[in-house]
Amino acid sequence: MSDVAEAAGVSLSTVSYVLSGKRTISAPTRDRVERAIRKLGFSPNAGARALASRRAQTLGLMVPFSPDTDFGVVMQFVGAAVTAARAYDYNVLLLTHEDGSGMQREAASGSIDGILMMDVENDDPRIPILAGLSVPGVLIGLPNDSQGLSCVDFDFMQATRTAVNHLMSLGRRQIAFIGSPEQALTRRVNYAERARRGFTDGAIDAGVRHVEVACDPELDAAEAALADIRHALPHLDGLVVHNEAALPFLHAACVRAGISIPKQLSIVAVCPENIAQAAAQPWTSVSIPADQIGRIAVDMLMARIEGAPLPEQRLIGSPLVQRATTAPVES
Amino acid sequence: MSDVAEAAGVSLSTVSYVLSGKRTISAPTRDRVERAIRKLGFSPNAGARALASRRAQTLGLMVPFSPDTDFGVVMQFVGAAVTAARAYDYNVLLLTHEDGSGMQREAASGSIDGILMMDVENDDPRIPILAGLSVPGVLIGLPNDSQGLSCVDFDFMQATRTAVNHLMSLGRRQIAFIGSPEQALTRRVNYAERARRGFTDGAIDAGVRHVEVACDPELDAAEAALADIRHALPHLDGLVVHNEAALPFLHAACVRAGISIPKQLSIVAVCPENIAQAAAQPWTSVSIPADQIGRIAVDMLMARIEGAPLPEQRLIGSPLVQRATTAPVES
DNA sequence: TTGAAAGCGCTAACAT
DNA sequence: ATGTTAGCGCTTTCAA
Repeated sequence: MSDVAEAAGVSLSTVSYVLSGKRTISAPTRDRVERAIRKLGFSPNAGARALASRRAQTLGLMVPFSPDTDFGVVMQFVGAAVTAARAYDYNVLLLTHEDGSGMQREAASGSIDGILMMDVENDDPRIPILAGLSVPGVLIGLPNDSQGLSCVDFDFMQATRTAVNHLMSLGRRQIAFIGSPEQALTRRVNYAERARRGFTDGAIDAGVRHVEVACDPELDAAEAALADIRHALPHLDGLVVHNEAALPFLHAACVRAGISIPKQLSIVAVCPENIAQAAAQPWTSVSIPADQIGRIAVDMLMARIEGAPLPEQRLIGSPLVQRATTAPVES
Repeated sequence: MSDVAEAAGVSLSTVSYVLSGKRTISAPTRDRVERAIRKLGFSPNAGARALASRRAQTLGLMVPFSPDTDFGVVMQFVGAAVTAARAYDYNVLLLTHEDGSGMQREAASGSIDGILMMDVENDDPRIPILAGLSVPGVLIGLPNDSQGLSCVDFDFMQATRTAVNHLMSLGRRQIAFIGSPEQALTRRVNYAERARRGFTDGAIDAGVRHVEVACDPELDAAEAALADIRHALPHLDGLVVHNEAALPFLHAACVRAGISIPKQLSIVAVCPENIAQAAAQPWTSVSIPADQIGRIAVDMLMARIEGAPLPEQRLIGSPLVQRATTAPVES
């Protein structure tokens, strides 16, 4: 940095202030400094900066590795978080989910200035650990008790409710909900339940016949689920599916059963955007806006790092996008 | 650190040497220091250490975000890399695939001591950039010209060859290969081709009739592929599938066509372990040992960071695991 | 086997 | 609007 200062004919601190923007610098001076920086190919040393400023310019990101996580969605979050962090000139350090001691160590050593925790469970053991840390944290997911915590999550209730409303507006009157397999429902995570509740509440409010079932991601399971539903609802004409993995099998099951989509049966999926789009018959869907959620999580975390004491819970909604699997009832 | 030194009645440098192990310390001294460290809850400052030692104790990891990547496998690599790095007391910083400037900046600022590049393409534009950096890099994947580079990859040829040998040992004599969809084949990545070649070479060496096709991940496509193959090979009795996404549809297609697995048709999948295991009829498979590859990549990178000048290419093989989809021909 | 002390390359308070 | 300078908390050479 002193080379740059010399080349630009200014003091060391001026270079520093040009870099940080924490002081107003006259245009010509800034110009000479920036020119010198480029000419010398100068790049500030991260360690020195961290030492002097007590800021690592780095966020810790806890990613889940459990076998039943949807890594496609996880990676979308990760990408969004990295991009958003970069906009603040921050880097992202990987922390593994299981490892509560990891975040403690990195926070204590000053390697990270804040923590983003994905895949938060109802009673997540990491939450008390996080609370004891010297750095702020933002949760992606909604624990049971979110008192005083900063949380962001997808609004699953809104999603399935929106799906129901869409089916209603198309004239559908016997609708069913196909949710995650039991495995996921019995997990310590509450979004599956929130999704189901949005559907049920919506159906009750609309005063239509409805039923809810679970489904494993296999052709046989899909056919069985479909049969069950049609047994309960002989005139089934609408379906909301919150089960990404079962989607293709469900479609195949309908085709095999001679059910025409969207005419006879209209289906709304709650699933990642790319999956909805990639299908041979693209799904009308409400998609998790992972990008947006990741960006908001980083924004919240940055605000807390800058000192804002804003614990808050934010549920992010998403619009329904009509594609090929829904259509109005034909008279 | 000086607090620790005082509490232990030693000098500051002794504490440092206890921490780094770069000097022999007498047992009682070490003991007092370690006790003091624990009592004071001391944790060394990463920035200061990086500044003084010119080591960030951090690896950069470039993860791919293209829509056609298998994020499950990616996450396995990521997890293995983080775990392996931790064994060296190293952290992992996320770099996005697209961003060649990212690795330049992080390397120049001393934020990372080495780079792990996933999903390397035939003529990857990042390779020349990496070569110009001040830090070493290890590629996961095999570019066209790997001269002077450190690379690790799964041995796809060995995998499909092993699959063929297994089918041969079971008495199968008309075998087919189902590979990735065209989309992936036309990509700038060569593993799909290596997988196909392993199959073809193996079949030729064994002197049996064989055919190779591609397949999209849909039921219709799977049924079409199966029909094509049976047209060419009327007595088809063995299948090697290197197409994870199409696997469930292929199985459904066989069932619908009245083909019994494994008796009439034995199938070997080249796919991630968890997918092979999770199927209702678990696949006999050769699996990408993502854990092992990730670990080896980190080992190689650490060796180069420590100064070893060992550019080398390593292909990691994997054993075939027999499950429910292969069995001997019945006389 | 241990200690003393000179940096590592920045930031930010204090000057001017 | 810019300059001076005292650290930030370690590592490592040089000495003992």
